[in-house]
Amino acid sequence: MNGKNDKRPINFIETIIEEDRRKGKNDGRVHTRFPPEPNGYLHIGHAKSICLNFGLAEKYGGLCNLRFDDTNPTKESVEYIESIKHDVRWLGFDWEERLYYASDYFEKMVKYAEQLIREGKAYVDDSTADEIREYRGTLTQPGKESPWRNRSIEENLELFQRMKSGEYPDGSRVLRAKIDMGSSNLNMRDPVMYRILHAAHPRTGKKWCIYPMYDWAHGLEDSIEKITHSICTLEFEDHRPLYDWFLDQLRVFHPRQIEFARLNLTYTVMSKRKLLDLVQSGEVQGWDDPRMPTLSGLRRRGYTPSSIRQFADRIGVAKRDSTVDIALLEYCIREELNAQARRFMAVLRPLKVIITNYPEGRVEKLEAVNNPEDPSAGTRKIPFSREIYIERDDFMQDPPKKFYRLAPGREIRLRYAYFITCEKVIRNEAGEIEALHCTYDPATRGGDAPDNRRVKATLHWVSVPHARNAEVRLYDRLFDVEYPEADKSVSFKAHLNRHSLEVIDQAKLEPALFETGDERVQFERLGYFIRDPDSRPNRPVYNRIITLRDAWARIREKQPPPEERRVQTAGTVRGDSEERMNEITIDDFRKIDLRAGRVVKASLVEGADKLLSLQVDVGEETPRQIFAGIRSAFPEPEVLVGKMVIVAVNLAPRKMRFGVSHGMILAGTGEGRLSLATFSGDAEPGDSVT
RNA sequence: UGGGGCGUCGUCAAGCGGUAAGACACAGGAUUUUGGAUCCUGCAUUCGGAGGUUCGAAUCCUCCCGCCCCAGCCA
Repeated sequence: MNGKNDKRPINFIETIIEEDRRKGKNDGRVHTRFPPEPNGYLHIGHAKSICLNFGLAEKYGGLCNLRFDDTNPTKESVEYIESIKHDVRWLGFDWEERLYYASDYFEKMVKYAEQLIREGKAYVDDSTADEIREYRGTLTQPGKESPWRNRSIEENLELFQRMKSGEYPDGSRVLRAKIDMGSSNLNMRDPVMYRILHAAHPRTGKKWCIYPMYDWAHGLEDSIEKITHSICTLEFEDHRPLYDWFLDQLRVFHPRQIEFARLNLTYTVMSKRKLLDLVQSGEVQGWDDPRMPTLSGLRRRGYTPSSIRQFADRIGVAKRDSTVDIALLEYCIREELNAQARRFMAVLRPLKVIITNYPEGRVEKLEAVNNPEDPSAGTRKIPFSREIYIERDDFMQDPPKKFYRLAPGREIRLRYAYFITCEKVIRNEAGEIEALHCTYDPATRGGDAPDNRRVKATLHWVSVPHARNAEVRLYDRLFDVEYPEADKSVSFKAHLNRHSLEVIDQAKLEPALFETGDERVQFERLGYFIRDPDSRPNRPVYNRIITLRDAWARIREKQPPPEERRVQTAGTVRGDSEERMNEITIDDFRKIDLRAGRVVKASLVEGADKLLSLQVDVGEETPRQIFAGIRSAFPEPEVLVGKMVIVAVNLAPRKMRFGVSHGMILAGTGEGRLSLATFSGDAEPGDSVT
């Protein structure tokens, strides 16, 4: 796609292709295909395959077909066919006139099957599915030959003919290849070629009642299309001997199957089954929910095709199982949007600021740069007035050391406008901050101080009378652990990030946003956003594609402000600095809310030698997820299930590599061993412990 | 205890007998009217482990260990 990949080190598939070409195989021709089964929506894992197949064809001056592997009518539909075509096209690939369907070859496949029967290499088996399974043997024991294996060629031909013409019910007979029931490769133990399925096919309707199995069909499809390199995922490696066997027996054009590792991404799941589960259980709002790793989801989220291609290019292709850090995907879209997206100002959680020395009724139009990365994007005018909104997060009454935004008495810059100083905090009866009274320095118009004095922060803002309301949907990662599927004893859904969507319904936008045709924009200091199709003329809806990198957020996490300061207890995972430990006062300690909790689930955390993952019932709706560094004391965590423990419940949730820990278990060390603080008696989960 | 595949930085990933690329992440600094961007700097004396061959091994050999896949009339 981006033609620059010929300089970079090549992957093992390109090595194979180049070797084949050197030897003059297929006259140097390269012809690949992307062969989806139309039984679901495409996701970013498919994008890897699409980019690989189409990319290889392009790199070597070859072709890539789009072929639907529609051999199982019970699971497939035209809806999926259409969505897949749309997604491939959207990704930026063109199959030209080469759109094929396995079902187009059904007639030919039957002819080939009859050829095998005539050569004594296939037979009709009357066994039931259960019998076939039984006779197949196990991983360690060879299979047994079916009693129907040695029928005459004539009888097989006759029976197959009748299977095809619909004389038999579903499941009553199959056509099998006669290979080797003793093979150590299960796929070679007389694999099924055809099964009877009286089902209407999305394309061939009721024409057929027998349908070919993958192993039988796929190689033929590739062969018929004269595919040179048939690229698939690792789990088909075991099938390659069978792929080769069929094509060898038939003496037809023989493509080369090459397997690569499928894509896994942190903080998400990729299997069709699990994605379907999320959709059907209503955890997300559909296949195109912006949190889904589906291409339709990523599209709605605001990812560009080129950013996904860029991602596919960067992750590489190899044979080892791997899970790519989703931060790389995020990096790819930021990189592109940083260069291209125009900047605008929007305030998500407005806090009103009244500039007391600014004349009432006056409005100025201040000039703003549209994209500092791209001078050709030009400038625009932004209205400024006596009352403006700033972000609530940009003000703190009692700021911690590293917070250098607005605070009482402090001066900051309003981007492209003026320096203002906070003079007074206005609170309502409930004591909540309602507005800020500030004064501005007229000499700083545009944002530069003539005396060169400096401010530490520049804030974005929107003029109150000019602000336009909008709905903004803040999306975040779908799961709050890197590997939602790691712990097989817990449903992956237990790790859903409950904050993956936050809807802001009264965000304040600068008016220029209504004049731009740009789909994707940057809201300064917040992130990149895209207009959602749910938008109505007076009610725009924006989706957050991705936040900007946020250095402050990282500082804040490491050094929580005083009011949120957490207390450390035994059982901490890594323990924070001594400095912090020493900061705890008796008052701090009193603030810890200790509750009785019952362990309902306990398991090891893969990849951590000290941690246990616990689900603890503390009397709330759902048990809490708590990670505790007590594995050394409980190498078999199951023994903890049912035990009562003491939990600090009002600690700020702590993000850890494996997930978020909502609380801490009291434990102690002594004599070199660690033990849990527990108790007997009749406390119920949730009871206070003193 | 059958067969197939894979083990190189936190995560991807080059490397194919001549002495460990790159990217993301992370950390530090410069710069900055986005705590953004940009720019520097750092980040595997070591390639799952142990032996062996060799002047020389991540690369070759042997043994061991770990992970993934396979017992659909799914793909």
